[in-house]
Amino acid sequence: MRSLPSIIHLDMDAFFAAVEQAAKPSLRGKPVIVGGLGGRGVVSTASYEARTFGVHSAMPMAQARRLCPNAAFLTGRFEAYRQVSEVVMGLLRELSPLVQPLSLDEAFVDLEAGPYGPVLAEAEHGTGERLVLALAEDLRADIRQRTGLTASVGAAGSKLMAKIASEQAKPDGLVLVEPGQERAVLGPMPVRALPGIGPATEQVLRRAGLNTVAELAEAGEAELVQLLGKAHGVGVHAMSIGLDDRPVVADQDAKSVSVEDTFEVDLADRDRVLREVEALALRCVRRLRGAGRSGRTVVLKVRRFDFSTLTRSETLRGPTDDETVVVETARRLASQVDITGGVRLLGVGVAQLADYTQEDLFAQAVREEAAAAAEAGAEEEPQAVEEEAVPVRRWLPGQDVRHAEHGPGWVQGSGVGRVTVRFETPWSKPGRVRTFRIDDPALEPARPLPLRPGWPGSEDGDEDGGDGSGDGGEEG
DNA sequence: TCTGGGGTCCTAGGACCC
DNA sequence: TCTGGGGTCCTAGGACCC
Repeated sequence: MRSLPSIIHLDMDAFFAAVEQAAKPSLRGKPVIVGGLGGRGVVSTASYEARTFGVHSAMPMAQARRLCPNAAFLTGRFEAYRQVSEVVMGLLRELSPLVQPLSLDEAFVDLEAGPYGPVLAEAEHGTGERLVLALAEDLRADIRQRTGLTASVGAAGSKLMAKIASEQAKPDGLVLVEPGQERAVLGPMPVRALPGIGPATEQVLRRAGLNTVAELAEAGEAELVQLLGKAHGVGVHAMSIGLDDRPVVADQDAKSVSVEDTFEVDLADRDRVLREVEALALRCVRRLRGAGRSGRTVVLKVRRFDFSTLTRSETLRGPTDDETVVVETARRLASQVDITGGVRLLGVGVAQLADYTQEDLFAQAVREEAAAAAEAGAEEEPQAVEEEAVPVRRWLPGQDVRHAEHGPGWVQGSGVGRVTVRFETPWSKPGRVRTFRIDDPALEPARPLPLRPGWPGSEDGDEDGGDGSGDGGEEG
């Protein structure tokens, strides 16, 4: 804990939905809901306009449609969110090299480790606070100028309080908690305000008569450990009295990589389950290798028809990034689970990651075995050729497209052999809608456009002059 | 039309070793 | 030869976060 509020927490407002509104002029000021659009999807982010209808993150999409039927329902465009995130994180790194991203839209910054650190350290009482406030307001203005999006910032002497402050600042605000005021700020808050206290812990505490943070502080560490277990109890008690020494730590390497899919209809058939597991394992390995990592533990995840979830894992003798090894391990694990009643989700992950792959003799052995088995199998009847899923082009609402004649746009909807596209760009006026046959060869999927000309990440390939005529009116 | 996808951390029991 | 104790690894599950 510090005597200066030199830790800031930045949180973009309704991030995914805000990016969609920035990219799609026709949606500005209107309710926008981003998430899974299938029958089993949930809301990822709702714009503030949609939140007034009661829509919020993690809500089943079906319920969101009932609450707010006139919203725009869009699939996530993570490449676009990543682009914006890089611009924002770049601005944070101008304040300090010590930036700890928590997700695409959230990060801690330690100002003491940056160029303003020495000035802050020297500052008289009061001027340090004023400098932090000025830096934070400049940051928010820069973000708005460079992205058109709003961000909320909390500043405090600890990560805990900075995070709480940014939450209070939402939307589009700035809150600074003066060192010394931690307990006064936290005391009246409901226990749920503390990060790490979710629905289950809240219930435990409520049954013990503890509803506010002040009551947690009063209860004392021993009682909280009794209720919540050692680690959680100690942590919650420390938070309740505003104590938090955790340092801001720059980007850490991922500890696991995983891929999972929920199916529109539960899978009942073992062969189908095994095929899906194989496909997931291949996707998982692709991501693993893309990150230049290898892993030693393969994890299979199964969610059954009744939402009960189980995991099965196997640890190999050494780390691997070999697709055959991961596929065979995952299939073996899957062949051992009871799928009676059906499976709604399958997942494959790799954990215990290492940076390198040792010469993988184990993988070699598995490959040889698989090859031998395949050869043996070939003697018998030829495998039924799987009806190779003719890649039916799926047009998902929100998706970026480009039409040979009409230029860039996005899918507004599709059905009965038709797809509706709105032709507009981040810097255009609200655009017009046109409808095409879903197999119209003039229409193709496209990469997301940058929200502003000249962004990084949008420079690859020929951009065929897509800088959009300038005029860059900057306000959002 | 109930409940995504990608993560992190903690707990607890059993195996195994010294 | 009537029973310790600690450390580490593996596995499974659960809470929580965005």
